[in-house]
Amino acid sequence: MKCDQLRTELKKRNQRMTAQRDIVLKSFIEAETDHLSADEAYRKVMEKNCRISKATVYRTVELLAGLGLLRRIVFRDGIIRYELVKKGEHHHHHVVCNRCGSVVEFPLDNLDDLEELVREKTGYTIEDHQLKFYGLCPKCQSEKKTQNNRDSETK
Amino acid sequence: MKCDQLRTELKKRNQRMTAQRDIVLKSFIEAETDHLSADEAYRKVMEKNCRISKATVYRTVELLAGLGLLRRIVFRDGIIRYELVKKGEHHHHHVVCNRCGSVVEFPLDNLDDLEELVREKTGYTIEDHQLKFYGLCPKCQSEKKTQNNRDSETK
DNA sequence: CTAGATGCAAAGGTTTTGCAGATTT
DNA sequence: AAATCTGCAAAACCTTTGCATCTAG
Repeated sequence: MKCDQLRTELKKRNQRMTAQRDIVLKSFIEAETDHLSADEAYRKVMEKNCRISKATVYRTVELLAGLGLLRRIVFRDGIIRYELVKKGEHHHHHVVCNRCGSVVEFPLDNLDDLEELVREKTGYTIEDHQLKFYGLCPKCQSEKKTQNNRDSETK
Repeated sequence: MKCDQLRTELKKRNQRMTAQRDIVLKSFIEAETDHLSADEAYRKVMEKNCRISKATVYRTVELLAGLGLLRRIVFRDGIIRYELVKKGEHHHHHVVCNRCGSVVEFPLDNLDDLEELVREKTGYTIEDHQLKFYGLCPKCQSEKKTQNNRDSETK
């Protein structure tokens, strides 16, 4: 279980397991493929009538990211979101709708050979990479189409 | 010249060429491969003792991005930065140092075939993509090494 | 002349911080 | 008991907005 992993990682650093940390972590487990910002995580926690302060949630998500339990994901809107790091998960990338902001994951082999090429060419040692695709989701494609039709009728 | 392009794009939309817009655009031309946030652009402008209000700079960078003269770039820190769009430029990606935040560009063929694959699998029509590599720049690699050595001597 | 742009200051929204009191180990 | 964590409220940030004034076309 994730909570055990959290407990272990905390112990390594002489940090403590608390009810709040457990609750925040669980909110990401429940969010599944949703990518929550610190603020969204806070709201989710509040909905379950768990009273945690906003400051604690903000502190906790960064803690969890530092421990390797969450991964920071940032799209073009600049909002810092987090997703659960799953052990043994396939590498995946993100496809984002420019209109409604919906996100789907896209599994793809690691671009390891590319990382090696980048290291050779730039001298940077590469720890990881993120690939994002931006476009229109199926729903927004059809909505846009009907809207365009309306527009041309009006003219 | 870029300013002509700006003038043309503005005219198309019945918008006006102003001294402020010229100055902001120039600050990105001078920044070269630096990626400036709106706030950094504002400071750069101030240094040249051009008095433009912050609000105007913020409005202008978004305007320029909308006109296709700047491109939004967002790294993991969530800060929205902008880079100049160069005509006929090779597609490039970004390599970011996790320690000092330095950024270098990495030319690479477009991943167009990948975009097509993503469209087939997800149903999203893809407009563009961004690939970022995160790691350590050469300078930080050596600094980290000497720091580690110091640490082990202390023990 | 007049639609559009700017500057200012105020408002809005998000994230961080200091510190007293509560909790974990 | 001691070190760590939490909650609260204030502070710090960053960005946007409303509106009077100015200006490009």
